[in-house]
Amino acid sequence: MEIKPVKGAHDVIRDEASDYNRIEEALIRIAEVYAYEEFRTPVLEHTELFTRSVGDSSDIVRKEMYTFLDKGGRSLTLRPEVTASIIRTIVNNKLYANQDFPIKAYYLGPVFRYERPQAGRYRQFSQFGIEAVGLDSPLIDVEAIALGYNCLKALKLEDITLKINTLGDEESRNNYREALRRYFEGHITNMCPDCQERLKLNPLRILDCKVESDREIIKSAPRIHDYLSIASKDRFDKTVNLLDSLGIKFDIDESLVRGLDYYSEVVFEYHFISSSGQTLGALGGGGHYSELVSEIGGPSLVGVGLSFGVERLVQVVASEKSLPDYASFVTFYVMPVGNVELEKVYEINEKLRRFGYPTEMSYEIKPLKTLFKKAERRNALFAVLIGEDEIKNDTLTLKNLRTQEQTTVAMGDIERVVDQMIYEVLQAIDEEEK
RNA sequence: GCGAACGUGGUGAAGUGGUUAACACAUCUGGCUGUGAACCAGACACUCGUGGGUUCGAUUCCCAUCGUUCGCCCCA
Repeated sequence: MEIKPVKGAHDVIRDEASDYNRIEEALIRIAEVYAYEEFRTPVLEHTELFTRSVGDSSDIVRKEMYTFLDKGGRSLTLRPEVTASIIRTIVNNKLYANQDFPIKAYYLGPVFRYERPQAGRYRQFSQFGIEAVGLDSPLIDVEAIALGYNCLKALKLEDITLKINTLGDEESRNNYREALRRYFEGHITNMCPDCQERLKLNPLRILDCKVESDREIIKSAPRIHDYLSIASKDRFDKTVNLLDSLGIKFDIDESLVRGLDYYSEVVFEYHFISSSGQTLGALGGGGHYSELVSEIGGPSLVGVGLSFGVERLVQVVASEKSLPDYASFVTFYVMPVGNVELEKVYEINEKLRRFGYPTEMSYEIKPLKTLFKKAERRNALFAVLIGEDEIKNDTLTLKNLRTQEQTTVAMGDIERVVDQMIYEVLQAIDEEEK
């Protein structure tokens, strides 16, 4: 029986792997432009980290975590998100000790959620994200939003909708939650079973419900904006105004609540409207949190975070063709010709590689017809033909596969000649692309 | 967790209750012993996802199961 990948996991190979690389590099570059530093944390964490941070009432904790007991009887979980791990590291390493805020971290790596796979949804997927911890200011909230915005810009994605909302501070939310509870209690018997459950656990989640008949009821529910404290209202106004003056377009969406319990104040999501109409859900999202650091055992510090789903970005970039195609290539394809000694050919191949040029050779003697096909498949710039004559005369025959020009070069001159030739070829390719 | 569609070579994809399962692309071999993208001739399905049932006979019909894809929920 053939062994297949685990459901919801996926292999990324060849050209797709280079797509991932390019996109990840672009994201990292933006994070570094904003002066964030990379944090790498383990994929495995104590389950408690997530029950305490992401929250018992969230779907993620309730039904989507890969949780198991290790041989020592500890309950461990494959991380379903990485914010909690970043905060844990900050707390464990007391990075807050020197009071130099904000602490800025970016991360990139796999996360795991046990869900039904579908378009743009995997059980193991990659998240790229940032956290800025310790500075309580709308400036840093806006920075996170702007950073995400510029990530999408860097990937040349147009048609992005930025949705933002505020959940207010604890006081606002408590008042609002109570108001919602009072309102929905009158309607709950007419609502879907999920909402009945949500009312008990976290009435804010009801706002996110997509059931048609429930939406009618939700329409006239109390609004967060009527329950905001002065401070929260002021903070949100500042956030919105700053976004405006930065020229970042957004829609205020009062139904945006997000599925992780730790958020407060501003929350946001980036949505992409594809030309083909396919929806992938949010490409990324994030928000501000005020209790998370102390819940994980640190001092009372606030933070703001943002994360993107790398698979979704790759998928959107591919379907929109927003980045130019990139084909991998080798500079040289080395061909043993006639009855040459393969060992001699390999020595030359090795030498070319030591010069630092991507080089592949045919490790067997094959008809030239076949070898040229292989060279073409690898997008080789030059064929390097090595037969008995070349070995005897200590030369190489180089064929430019684009122009068909062929020259014989003395081994001693190789490095110099080849540098020049490669330069010319790359110039020519550039020209063509324009 | 709920709902739908689909599972035939490396890939794309026809097809049928009956003995050789189309076609195309890719690959390999030769025509062509050191110069290829063309052409010609060959090669390539010991389980038609897996298990069971109906039948004289099943890749085809039925059931189950697994898997893939898509939708709901939720999110990235």
